[in-house]
Amino acid sequence: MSHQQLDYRARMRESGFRVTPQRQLILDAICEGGGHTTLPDIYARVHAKAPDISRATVYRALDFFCKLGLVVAADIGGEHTVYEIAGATRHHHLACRKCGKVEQIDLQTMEALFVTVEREQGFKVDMDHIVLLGICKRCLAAPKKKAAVSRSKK
Amino acid sequence: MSHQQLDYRARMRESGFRVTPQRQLILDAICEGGGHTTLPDIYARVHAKAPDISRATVYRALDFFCKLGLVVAADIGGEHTVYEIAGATRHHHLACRKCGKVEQIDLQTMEALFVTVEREQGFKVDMDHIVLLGICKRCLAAPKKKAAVSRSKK
DNA sequence: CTACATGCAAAGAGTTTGCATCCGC
DNA sequence: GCGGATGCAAACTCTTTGCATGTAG
Repeated sequence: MSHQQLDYRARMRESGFRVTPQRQLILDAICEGGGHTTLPDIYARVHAKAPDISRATVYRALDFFCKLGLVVAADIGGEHTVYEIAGATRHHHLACRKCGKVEQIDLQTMEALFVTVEREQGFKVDMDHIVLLGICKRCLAAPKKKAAVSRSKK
Repeated sequence: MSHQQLDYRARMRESGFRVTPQRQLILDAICEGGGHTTLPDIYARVHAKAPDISRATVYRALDFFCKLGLVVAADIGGEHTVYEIAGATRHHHLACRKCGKVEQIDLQTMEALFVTVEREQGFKVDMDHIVLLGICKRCLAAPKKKAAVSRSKK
């Protein structure tokens, strides 16, 4: 992981851009997020360590990382876009509506779907991140009927 | 289709709410959208016919229809939430990144995936609308390299 | 006639941008 | 020292809300 950090730094500099403490913190925050970090999340984490960092910087850094390909953004159809470190690309998530836990889908399972779709409909699916919402094993077992993560307003 | 309209009217009134010309127009606009209508889209359509309708009314009507279950909203992870008439629920889309065309995925194909995921990981997927992005048959065949529907800002 | 709906405008929330200053390299 | 990066605040966009008025039932 640490040598990857160096790789990032190199990549930024090679492209003629700079490695700043803010960018490092933001990158760290994404790492710590563990796979599905939203902007408010990142900002909170970063702001805790460096209160002077502005939201604008976070937005700009995120945009920057995405353009460089260090980070991938996925709008999974929820509240916010989620960001995560690239390199682990092409993996898909299962997010539990109740407990919010995120797990990965077996890659082969998804790829099989893509292949089927391409074979049957000639459509080439091109998504690195898909998030399927549902109920995880544990919550299915649990009898509790907590409403939890509904996205309704009122 | 026309008797369905009557059904909608009945359903609204039964619930103690009113059938207004605005709501009818908005519902029509969603129908015309043919499966994946966004708010700006709906507003434009409605506004063309009745310039006095405000965005607030569209938002409120959409919310109202969703609560009544007449319309389903799906945030497919794009620019806007898409709305469509309920009843055709549980179907999934393939949206082409190039031409923007939307087609449906064979339902069985998706259901098969859900079953697999549940069997292998104990996770029960619970999504009525999934949109997979990629390149459609026609665009794959076409040699043109139009950038098209990219969501990049600058 | 009453209560729900609507329009307008103001308020919010989230994101982007202009500009002077700062600081990697 | 130069040019990219940052912070701040203002600007923008999208969505929600308060209130007086309109209207379906």
